[in-house]
Formats: sequence, structure tokens, C-alpha cells
Amino acid sequence: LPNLKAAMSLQRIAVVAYDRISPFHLAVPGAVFGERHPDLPAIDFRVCTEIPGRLQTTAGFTIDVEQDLGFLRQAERPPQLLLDELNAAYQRGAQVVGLCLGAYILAYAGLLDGRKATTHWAYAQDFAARFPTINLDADVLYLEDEALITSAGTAAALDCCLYLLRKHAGPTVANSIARRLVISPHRQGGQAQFIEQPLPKTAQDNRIGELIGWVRQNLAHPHTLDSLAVRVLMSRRSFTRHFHQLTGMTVVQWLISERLALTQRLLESTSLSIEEIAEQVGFGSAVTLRQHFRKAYRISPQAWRNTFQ
DNA sequence: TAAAGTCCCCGCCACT
DNA sequence: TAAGTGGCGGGGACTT
Repeated sequence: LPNLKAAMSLQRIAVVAYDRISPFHLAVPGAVFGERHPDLPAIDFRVCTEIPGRLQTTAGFTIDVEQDLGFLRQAERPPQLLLDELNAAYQRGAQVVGLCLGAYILAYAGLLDGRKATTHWAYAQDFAARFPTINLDADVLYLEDEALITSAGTAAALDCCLYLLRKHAGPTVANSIARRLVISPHRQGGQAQFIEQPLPKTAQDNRIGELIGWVRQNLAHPHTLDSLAVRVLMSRRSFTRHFHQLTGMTVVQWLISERLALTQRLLESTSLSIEEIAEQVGFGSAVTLRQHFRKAYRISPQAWRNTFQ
């Protein structure tokens, strides 16, 4: 059945494995949290399981897991043991994460009752039927409600882990690790506005989330730092600071990445000229569009269009 | 593509 | 005291 999850505080992260686990799901938290980073204090990262020993993976090879759930603290009997441990961890103030189908574990543990959660879209119907008291949102990459975080399928676990890292260690470290993994620090289709912020002080972050949605709808506008800062009722300085904290990108970086994403779509699905596309996506000129496109994708817009049409 | 001009980013620090 | 805010300015990124 279900999956793995991590109880974390950045000093200590426990990932729960089980027999016939998908190695990808084990590798994702391992790649984000398990390796040393110069700007990050060493994390006590461990994989644990109910009964230590050899576990089969779905990829045909086996892994040895020495750690039992004692790392998660306490004792009793599986699988109730696992649920109890998770509850105990949550009571102690740990952050509890259910990646992919790991959301089922949190749900069985009763942690998600009355809360928002997500899981792999293919299991959304089953999940909703099984746990009617849980408010399921299958359209997001990951979702935080209080200290409980669930992520959607497979690769969304990466977005989720990077979100956790950004939250606890800051955007610089998170971006650095994202770069090392050769993935976008903040995926297009941006989930920022969907993250349920647990603390009341984040009214501003919510405003930024709304701003992100609005700018996407109005990319053609000639946005500037000042015009955007006014919209979220912040000074320039605070706006850039909050924006970076929330998304891991600077305002201009993000704007450019949004404009480039739309550029790609228009190149693929329309026959608009580069000039017309530049106009529609908010680049001041075709020259500017070409510069950014080339820098980001190492290919000219025209060449991109040719290969994708 | 090149270069001048403009705008942004972010460390710093005084001030809530 | 601790945490957040916002003006300032140099270096650098972006635009034309």
C-alpha cells in the first residue's frame, strides 16, 4: 500500500520505508536532504522501517534498512505502531510529510481529519471515498495545512522537498540544491498560491500569491517593481524580500521565466511572429525576447518553433 | 551583437 | 530584546 514520509526539523529527518517501495520515492528525500551541503548544518538523515532488514523495491533490487521506527521514537506494534509514532511525532511538534501515496498513511493515522491534503491524482477518487472528512485537493503539487504536508504524485515529491528546504533553510540553499539536481527551483505552473500558509503573519505572502496569479493573467503589462509593490501594499524592499522568500526567485527572474514559458507555448501553438509574441508576453521588444530565450534554452525562438511544429 | 542607459538586487543599518 | 520594515547605494543584470 502507501508510501513514505518524513518527520523533520532539519536537524533530524526520518524517512519511513516499507517492503516493495519505489526507489524513486526513497531517492527524492535522499537527494534533497541526505547529502552534505556547505551552507547547511549536517542533517541526521535516516531511513527507517517497521522491521529492519532487507526490503524489496519495485525496481527489482533490494535495500538494507537497519533503522527501526525507534528513530521516530516510542514502541508498540506495527502497523498501528507506525500510526502511533506519527501521531506522537506530530504531538511533539514535528512536521509530518506524506509524499505521493504517503498521504494515505497520514490519513489512516487520523492526522488529516478536517484538513486539506493532496495525493497522486490517480488515487484521488479512492482517497476521497475512503476519507470523506479530509478536504482533498488533487490539483496542486503539494499542500501544507498546519505542520502536515502532503504531495501529489512522483516528481511532485521533489517540489515538496524543495519547498520544505526553502522554508527551513532559506531560498539560497534550496536553489543551490535544485541547481545541483538540475531542476527548476520553483516549477512553472507555480504552486505558490496553493500553499496553505500555517502562520497568520503571512497575510503578505498571501497577497504575493494572489499577485502571482494576477500577473500570469496580465503578462503583457509592462510590470515594474514599483507597480507590483504598490499592488501588494509593500515597499519595494519588503516586496523583493518577501517575494524571494516565498518563491526562491527574484521578481525579475520570475517574470522572465513566466514570459518565456508563455513564449514557448505561443511558438508551438500559433504562427504569430516573434515581434507579436514579444508584445503579447510583455517583453519590450523582439530583441529582448531573443536574448532571454537564447540564454535560457540555448536555442533561438525560431529554431524552437521549427522543431516543435 | 555592442554599448550606453536604466532598473533591480541585496547587504547594511537605523528605526519601529 | 527579537523580529520586521524600508531607505540607501554600489554592483550588476536587463533593455533598448
